[in-house]
This record gives sequence, C-alpha cells and structure tokens, in this order.
Amino acid sequence: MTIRLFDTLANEKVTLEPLAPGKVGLYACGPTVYDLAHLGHARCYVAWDVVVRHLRFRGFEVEYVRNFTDVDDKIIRRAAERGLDPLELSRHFADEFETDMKALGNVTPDAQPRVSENVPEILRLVQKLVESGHAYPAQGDVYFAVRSFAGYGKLSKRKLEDLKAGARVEPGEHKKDPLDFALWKAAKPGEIWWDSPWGKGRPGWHIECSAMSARCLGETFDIHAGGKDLVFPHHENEIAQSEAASGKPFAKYWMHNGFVTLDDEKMSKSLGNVANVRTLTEAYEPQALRLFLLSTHYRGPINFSESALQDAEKRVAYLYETLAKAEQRIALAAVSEEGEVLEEERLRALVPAIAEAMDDDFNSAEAIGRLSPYLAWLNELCERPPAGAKKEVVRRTVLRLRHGLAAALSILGIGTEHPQRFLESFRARLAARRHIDAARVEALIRERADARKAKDFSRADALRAELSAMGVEIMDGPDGTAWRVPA
RNA sequence: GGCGGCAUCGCCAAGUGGUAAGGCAAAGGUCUGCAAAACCUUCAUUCCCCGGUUCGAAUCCGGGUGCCGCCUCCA
Repeated sequence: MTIRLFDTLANEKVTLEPLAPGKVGLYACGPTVYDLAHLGHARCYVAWDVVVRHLRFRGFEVEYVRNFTDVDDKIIRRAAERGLDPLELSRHFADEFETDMKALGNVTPDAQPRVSENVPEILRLVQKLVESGHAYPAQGDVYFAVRSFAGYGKLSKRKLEDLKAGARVEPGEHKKDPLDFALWKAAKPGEIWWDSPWGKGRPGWHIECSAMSARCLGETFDIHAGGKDLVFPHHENEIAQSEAASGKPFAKYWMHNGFVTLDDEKMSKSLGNVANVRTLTEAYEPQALRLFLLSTHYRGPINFSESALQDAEKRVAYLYETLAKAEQRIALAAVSEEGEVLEEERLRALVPAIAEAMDDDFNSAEAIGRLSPYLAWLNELCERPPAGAKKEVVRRTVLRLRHGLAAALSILGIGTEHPQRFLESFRARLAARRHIDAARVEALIRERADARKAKDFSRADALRAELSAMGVEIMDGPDGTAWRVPA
C-alpha cells in the first residue's frame, strides 16, 4: 500500500514517505476567527479531515494540528466596531467554528494552538530572524527581508521580478523593499499589544503558523495543508521565515484544496457572496453537505447549488435507509461473522476498493462511486434474498456487508451515525421544512388502515392522495404503514 | 501585463495512453389491492474546436475558442 498525493511544491503527484516511518505530522492553516465559518472553510476542513481519517485507517499515527488565528487586523477592527475585547470576539467565533466542525462530522484535531497563547514562541522566532540578518526592525515593526532568502517563490513558482510589479507599501509601513512583509507590527493606540524588544506590538499574519507548527510538530514536518489562496503569499512566506530561521526544510509536502464557487464565481468576503456553514446546516442535513463536499475531488473547484445539495440529501437518505434495513435484518437473530456467506470474494473486495481509491490522492469522489453497487446489493439481500439461500447465510452476509460498509464509510465520515436515529431526525427536519404535521399524518394513516381493513380501497386511495399532496410518502409493509418525507 | 487551472450524458461528477465509473433526472420492467421504497434494464461509438504524435488519445504535443483563479485580506 502506498499513498500518493499531489504536492504543490513538487507540482506533481508523489508517494507519501513520512519523515518517521508510520507517523505523519499534518498542519492545516486554521481560520481567522472574526466571523462565522463559511462554505470555503467547510470544504477545506472536511478535505483535511478525510486525509487524516484515511491515513489513520491505513495505520499511520497522525498528529493533526489546526490553528486559530485569533489576533489579526480584521479581528481588531471587528471588535472595535462592536466594542468588544478582540480576544473575547475571537474566542466566541472559535467556539462557533468548533460547533460547525462537529456538525460536519470532522474529528477534533490533536492540537488547536492560538496566536494569543504563543506570543513568546513567535517572539523567539522573530528574534532569531533579526539576529541572523533575515529580518530588520523599523520603527517598532519588524520585517522579513525577502531577498535574504534564496528559495523565495519556490512554492508558488514565482520569480521575484514578477512579484515586484504587484508589491506595494501601505501607508505607515517601513519596508526597505516592497516585497518584504511584517513579522511584528507596532501597536497603534488602543490596539491589543504584547511587550517585545521592539516595543509594544503584535504578530504579523504569517509568523504564527511558522511558530506554532514548529512548536507542535517540529521545525520539519510532513504535510502542510490549506486553501489554494494561501499558496501566495501566506505559505510562501511561511517557508521563507521557517527555513531562514532553522536552516532546515519546513514542510515536506504541501496540499492545497480548490475553491468553492457560488454561481461559478469564487466565494469571498470581498465579493459579498458568502454562504456560512451555520445557515446551511440549519437548512440542510449536515451529512448531505459533507457528501456534497466529498463528491468532488478536493483539488478541483466545487460549485455550490441548491440542486446539488438536494441530490446529496437524496443520496444520504438512501444510504441511511439502506443501513437501517441492514440493522433490522441483523437484529432478527444473532449470527456470528464466522461461517458460510454469499459471494465471499465480493465481500472481501469492498473495503480495499474504497481504501485504494483514497490511496490515490484521496479521491473521495471515486470512493463514493465504488460504494454504490454494494448498497444496491445490501438492499437486494434485505428485500429479496436469493431463493435457495439459507436464512443464516443471508443474515451473515448482511452482517459482513454492514461491517465492511462501516469501515469504508468511517474513512469518509459519512453514514457513521446511528441509522434509525438519523432517519428520525432527518424526517423531522424535512417535515418541518414542508410544514408537515406528524400527528395529522399519523391520524390519516390510521384512518386509511381502517378503510383498507374494510376493503374500501377508493377511500384508502383518497387518503393516500391527500398525504401525497402534503408531501408525505407512505409505505405499506407487513408491520403496518410507515411514512417518509422524500428529500 | 505575469503566472496557473478548467472545458466529459439534461444536471452533478470520476477517469491523465489501452478503448467512457458513479449519482440525480428520464423511460420500461419486477414487486404491490393501488402505491411508495427497493431491485433489474435502457440512457455519451463519445469526452469544447482544429491539427499532430502513437498500433492505440478524453488522456500527450501545437494552435484556437470559452470560463475561472492567483499576483491585494481570503480556506
């Protein structure tokens, strides 16, 4: 088993060879917490979550670090607008962020360092860069001298000469060269500050990731991940700072995810077309949102649309209905995993099929595609078991399939909830969306049952039509009539 | 202007040299008192266009067209 991943630095798919065999350190650039998480955050952190899940599934011991940037210009500005302490504001949105991540089914990172709790580390790093001549103080600020680092541009494949055209100096900055960037910013009156050898101030934007990744994972670590928009300048600057300070390679591999677009345009705050995660998870089933995000390869762009999310909801309903059917079947009578099953080879192929799709640059779309025939098979076994097969053999096959699916689905983080409970809450969500009153539905179903018992089928059909008009589908079964709200 | 990406069925979307996954929608069938769900079948001789390389190309090369992104805060 080898894992292949697309490395931005090498600009091609490479084989993952961790620094220490069997162990992977992964640092994902976290959010700047001054507002609710948007769909772009959801896309990105679901992608890295699946990377972590899959590496763990493959037996790697993963140390997953995702920071919070909780000190920054935008936080300071937003806090000032609201008359709040900046750290109070960022703590609030960090909590909200964690709520959203949980709703999306993401695992909690092993460490979530914050800038405000790592200022001493940051200062040590800045100091080191000043002492080694890679950085210089200027009127309370400290800047990194880009031209002092030979490898600058190697990640984003840019030449210094090309960059010069776009570089600029903001009023109030004291750069010697327009390409230089701030490591430390002098505090303006009223701003949050920490003491430093250069006076009161706070960290610049890029330095925190260098300091905190080194602290959590070491000066050299395996994978650094983030959105494509961070390649330049953020990640380019991190490399410059970190490698200039340590003299060692920084991250071995760089992974970047594609953007979320809305109406085929990049979703971004400056365009004002942002969809926040909270609004979406309130309106739609979060598992469907996750399935939608994973149905496209993480490096490509993904366009958000209502219809795509509705398709995902349908598929999620099918998935959980299938799993619930299997659980019911299994619950009928105890059966052990050991013994005769139907189509042993096919059963054995399930987990490898999914895992191998994921080995190839975490191709979740391919993996989801490979799941389909197994779900159809499971439905078939539960509803129409092969005529000649022994009940125990069918049941054992269902059990093995269910366990195989559980393992495969755990890599994706989909279908991992308790099926029956999930379906109940999903139905409640759909019923609420369509203003369906469950008590009334059940009353109509009882009335229809009486009509059917009396063989008054025209009355029964009229009641079905009434339910159908409400948006309710009913299913007659041996144990009575069940109802659902189609997604 | 510099750099980069993308273009695959009505819609979404895998596939980067070996002869087009999967999902949604649609049509037919099985099942059913009738349904729903489920299952089965059908649904791109073709991958934006034009050339080229090759025994063979959606996949590689050249040209064109269209869309998008980065170069400024952004996942």
